[in-house]
Amino acid sequence: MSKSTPATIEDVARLAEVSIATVSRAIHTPEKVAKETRLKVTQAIAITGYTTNAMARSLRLGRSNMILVVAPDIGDPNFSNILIGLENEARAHGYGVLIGHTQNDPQRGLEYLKFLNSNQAAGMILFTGILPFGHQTMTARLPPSVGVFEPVYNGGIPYVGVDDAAGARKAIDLLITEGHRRIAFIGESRTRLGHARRKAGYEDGMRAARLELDPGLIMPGDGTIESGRLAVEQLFMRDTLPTAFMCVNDQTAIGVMLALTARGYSIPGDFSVTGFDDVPQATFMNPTLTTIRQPRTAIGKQAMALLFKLLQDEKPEETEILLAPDLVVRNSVGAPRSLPKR
Amino acid sequence: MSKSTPATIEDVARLAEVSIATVSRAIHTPEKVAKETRLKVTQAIAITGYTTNAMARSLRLGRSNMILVVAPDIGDPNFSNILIGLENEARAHGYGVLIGHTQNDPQRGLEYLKFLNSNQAAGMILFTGILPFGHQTMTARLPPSVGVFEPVYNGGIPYVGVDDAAGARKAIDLLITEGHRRIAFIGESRTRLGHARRKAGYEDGMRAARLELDPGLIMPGDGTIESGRLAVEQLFMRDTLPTAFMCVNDQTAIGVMLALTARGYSIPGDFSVTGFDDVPQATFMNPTLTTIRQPRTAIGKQAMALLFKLLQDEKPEETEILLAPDLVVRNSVGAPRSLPKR
DNA sequence: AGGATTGATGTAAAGGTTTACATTCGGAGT
DNA sequence: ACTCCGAATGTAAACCTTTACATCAATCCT
Repeated sequence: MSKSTPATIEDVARLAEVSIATVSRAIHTPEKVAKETRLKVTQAIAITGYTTNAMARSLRLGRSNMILVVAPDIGDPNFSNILIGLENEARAHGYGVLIGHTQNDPQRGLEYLKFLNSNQAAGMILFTGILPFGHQTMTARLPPSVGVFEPVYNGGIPYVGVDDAAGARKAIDLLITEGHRRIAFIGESRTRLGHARRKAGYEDGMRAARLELDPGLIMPGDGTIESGRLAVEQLFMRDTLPTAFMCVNDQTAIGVMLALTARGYSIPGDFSVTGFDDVPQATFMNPTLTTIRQPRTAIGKQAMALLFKLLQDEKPEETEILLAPDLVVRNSVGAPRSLPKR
Repeated sequence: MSKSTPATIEDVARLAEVSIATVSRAIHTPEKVAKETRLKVTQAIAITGYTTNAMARSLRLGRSNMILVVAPDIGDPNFSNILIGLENEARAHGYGVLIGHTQNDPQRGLEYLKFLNSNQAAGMILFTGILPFGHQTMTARLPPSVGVFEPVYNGGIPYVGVDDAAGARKAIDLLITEGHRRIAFIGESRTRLGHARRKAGYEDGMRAARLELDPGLIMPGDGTIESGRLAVEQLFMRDTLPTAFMCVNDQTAIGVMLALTARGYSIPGDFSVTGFDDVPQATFMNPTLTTIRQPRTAIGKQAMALLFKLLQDEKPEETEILLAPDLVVRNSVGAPRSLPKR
């Protein structure tokens, strides 16, 4: 009667007075076993407290029932909500979700590659724009995978995310409607595809309004608060200032707002600011941040759904699914004032 | 030559012209195989690209090399840094970390319990004050487990975290030194053990300074921004206001600051505010938040180290490891002013 | 009534690994 | 020269499950 060893299928079979095959069938294909037998098995399972050994099952089946979600930074404010969408959808298919945290370290990434290669996950979701496997990326044999939140730069992996260009366009159109003419774009990036698309939306909007695209108003950045701050400092060393800052994401916008506030300017009185993503913090800024909302839970849900299609060998019809973003108007945008003196 | 099926230990053995036992030994106990044989095996592994099938290994060994980290909310700003400490330490022991996200849903928790019972994880770290398994908690057979960040309410599980009482004492002492006499405590909780300890530190500090403990200045709360806001609203419906708000955590403090700012008060001119945790956002508030820093990475590291002790059957000498917190002085605390009129 | 069909169950192999035990071989000790 | 020992390697069982195939009984059809 010792409970030290978990019950196996054999214990259940003995108790129910059937073979282990019948037990397995009673669990996975109940319609193939007689009703009364099924009942006996069910009771025996309840009594023994049996749970099937996932290791043995996966070994036999050659695939696991886990999906690996790889993220460079768990702390990304966008991550948790996307994860919820991913989890719910996975659960609906009887799969569980594991999270791999690479900390942007290729070494770390390689460990997860090993994890995948040892069959411990059936598929992968990439919450990152780059395959995190360093130089082994090209040769890596990957399971079915889907990129999420940011298009995957290397690897030709299907992607589910927001329509970055369309979202950016909404932001720039708002600023132009408010009367702004000199609008800076903060956070240009060559490597982050999603950010590049946001910049393209900005340029489209400017062109559509026949506004001059001043390269001096396009500042590079990596999407961190610090980069937003830095961009403001650099812009203020020039003569020609913008009246509005369109930022590649909310983090950058927060950095911009902090820098402007630190210099004593008022928002939106002196300058207008927009973000992108609508992270929770956007609500707590002063003023609250006008931004573009990502349908995060929906993105997660659709990405996982796509992954399950791939797992069933269906070739996906489209390689990119773009969801529509919403403009969230708060208090960081107003009409421009004549340029403040430095 | 098809690469469709991953190489097994048998492929390696064939290529190296040895038995599979020797291959296994060359990998796990290299000192037991002759140098030249070892070399042949190493080369064969490189050629075949062999990685050991973790399923089969875990099945044979009866335990996995994964640790499950259960968190109710991945988005908690404290989580990611603790996780880094956990991961680094686990890695040093050759273990990987998986994250289970319960979303505070007992149903979800039960799934992870199943995951554990099917041997898919060797141990568990609980980033939560409550065993997340609903009513099955009492009967659950758990693997070696360690609570982290917040003492585990039910279950008698060892715990690694900050010395909450000592930290709270540092905050209250600072406020008293600045001259405050009427100090509110925001975020009283009966269920969250860590928060209860912080309140105990507050009370100790007040008593030590022979200050009156006014029950009217102790406000309940669940540690969310909203609860901080609410507490301020309720306090302002009374006649007697405090000159300082000592908050149970940073989130609460942020809520308090937002509410005070919204009412037009200045911090720390009209009121002083302290937090606890030192989340990243504390730096971005206006004014920046004076708070107690948690040594998060260290907590993670020590918790995982303790778990490995448990895994090796060593009974832990202490059931609680408390780390020393630091006071971080920023700009939300100043000397009290005579009570503002309402 | 006899053969075919169906439904329910059992038998046994396979999946990849680790490891106790067996085997082999060369050399040391007497 | 014989025994004994240790080092290096091989053989085979075990971990737990799923499932193709075999078996068996009962029912159906003509």
